[in-house]
Amino acid sequence: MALRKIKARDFNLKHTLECGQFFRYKRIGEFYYVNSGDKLFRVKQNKNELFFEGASERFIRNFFRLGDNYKEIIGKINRDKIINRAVREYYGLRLISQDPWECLVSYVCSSAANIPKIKLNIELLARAFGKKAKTGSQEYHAFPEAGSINNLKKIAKAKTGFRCRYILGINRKVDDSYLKSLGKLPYEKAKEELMKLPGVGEKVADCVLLYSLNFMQAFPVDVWVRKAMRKYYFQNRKVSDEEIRNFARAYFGRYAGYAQQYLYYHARDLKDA
DNA sequence: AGACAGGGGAGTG
DNA sequence: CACTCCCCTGTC
Repeated sequence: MALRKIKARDFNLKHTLECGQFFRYKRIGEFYYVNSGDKLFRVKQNKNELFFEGASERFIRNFFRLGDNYKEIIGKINRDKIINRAVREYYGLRLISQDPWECLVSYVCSSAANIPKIKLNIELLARAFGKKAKTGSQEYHAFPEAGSINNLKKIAKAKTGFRCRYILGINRKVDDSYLKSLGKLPYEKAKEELMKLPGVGEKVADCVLLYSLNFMQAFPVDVWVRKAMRKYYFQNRKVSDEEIRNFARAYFGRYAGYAQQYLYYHARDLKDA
């Protein structure tokens, strides 16, 4: 296997992987090792060039959404100084196009959890249910296929806690083609469908829609986004998540989800500083 | 409204 | 150092 190279303009690998939207990656030296579905690839960036191996060029372009017109998207969401500052700070951050099933399970694990814990859950689920695989000398576990996460005890052993019942439930109710078919529905309808699933509320549904089903108007409101939105757009007034979502979609438009990612990353950064 | 569950951090001895 | 306590995090 050989390292391949593609041009990636208006793209920042570090921000894209580390902004909190995606969990299954590890940085080793100059490379990021990325698991998605049954794949493991590694990738590094040098200026406008992306070097990768372990996945096809087509996969990489789709995964990192390199086909999106970045300047147009940023132009649409760049409504004020707040966003402008975040966009300049994290220029090149793109949404990732994740596998819908893996994304759904990951975000069901995310409720009442933090990022390290979500990563742990996903890794343990992959070890318990995923097929063993290898790229080059690297051994790993593929993310388990839909339908295969089918044993409550083993799900609980992955330290999923009270979410184990939810995971078993979605595993029974959902498959790849069903999830992909949601992508053809209108946003509101697709969200309504997802929220019928156990462990899927407003926030998780919006994450799945945004990160894996191409609904870039979805605006997931978690504690960080709530904090940032109240501070910057509601004079610190107490507002409901519903009010925040409605405002955001009207204000940022059809790429509101991009604005959400910048605000989230910015708010997290402030906390760590 | 309060339980859920595990990581992490602050505080204590 | 070992320990306890509390906070964090969405869904039901």
